[in-house]
Parts: sequence; structure tokens; C-alpha cells
Amino acid sequence: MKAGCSIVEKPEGGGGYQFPDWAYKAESSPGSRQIQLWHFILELLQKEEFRHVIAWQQGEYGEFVIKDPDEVARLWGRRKCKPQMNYDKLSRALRYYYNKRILHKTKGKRFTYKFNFSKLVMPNYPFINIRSSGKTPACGAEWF
DNA sequence: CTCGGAAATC
DNA sequence: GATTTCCGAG
Repeated sequence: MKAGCSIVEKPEGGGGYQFPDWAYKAESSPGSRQIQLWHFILELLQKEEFRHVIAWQQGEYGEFVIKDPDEVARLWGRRKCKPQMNYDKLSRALRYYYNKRILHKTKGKRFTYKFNFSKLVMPNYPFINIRSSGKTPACGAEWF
């Protein structure tokens, strides 16, 4: 009997949510879909307990920095029961998100990625205001 | 470190 | 279809 994969959820609120729960909402579909990587990343970013391993980058909305790639990979591997998970493998899954338009990469900075909320928010909350700047990036435009 | 193809797995 | 694993190139 194997039971080393117990998902322990923390019903604690960090205190200041950056995102509504639509982002972290687990798959309640009857199809038993496993959690996607970007859901998991958002879940970690939501909690202050993990801010030593991953945290939002101040200045850009949706940008985050992975401080401890090994720790993030370890937690991700625990969730997926993949003890041999590494940042190399995790980042590869992240790289596949580039084509899915879910994630972007901030070049120049190490371990720095950015969520593409133009694609994430629209199908859920098309009325959320990303940035109150006079600049409105079109679909496909750079977010720099 | 970062990118991306390919095979394999679920 | 999404993710994992392996690996060569930059």
C-alpha cells in the first residue's frame, strides 16, 4: 500500500491575496484532471511561507522569481509524486508554456518568469484591469 | 543558466 | 493534451 502522496492543504490565508481564487482553483472537473504547473506556481506564490523559494517580482505585474529552484522542484515533485523532479525538468515544462501563451520569460534575470494574464484572465475575468497605464498592449505585443 | 527536439508516460 | 525524461547546443 503506497501512501506517500498525501496532499496536505493549508487553509491559511496569507493575508494579502494578489489573485482571486480562479487562478488557484483546482480542477473540480469530474475528469480528474491533474493540477497544471502554472496552477501550482500560483499556489506557491499565494502563500508567504514559500516566499523564500518563489516570490513576485516587484515592479511588473505577474512577474515572479524563483529563489530556490531545487525547493520549488521538490515541492512540485511531491505534488506529482515525482521524487526525481528537478528544476531542469520543471523549467522545460515552463518552456512549453511559451508556445501556449501562458508564460513569458524575462531575459537577463535568472529564474525570472512572467505570467501572461492576457491569456489567463480574459477567458475568466475579461473585466480585470491589468495595468492602469495608458498603454494597452495588443494581443501578441511585448509586455516590456 | 536557458532553449527546444524527441521519445515516453500518464 | 500535459508533463516528464534525456540531451545537445548556445
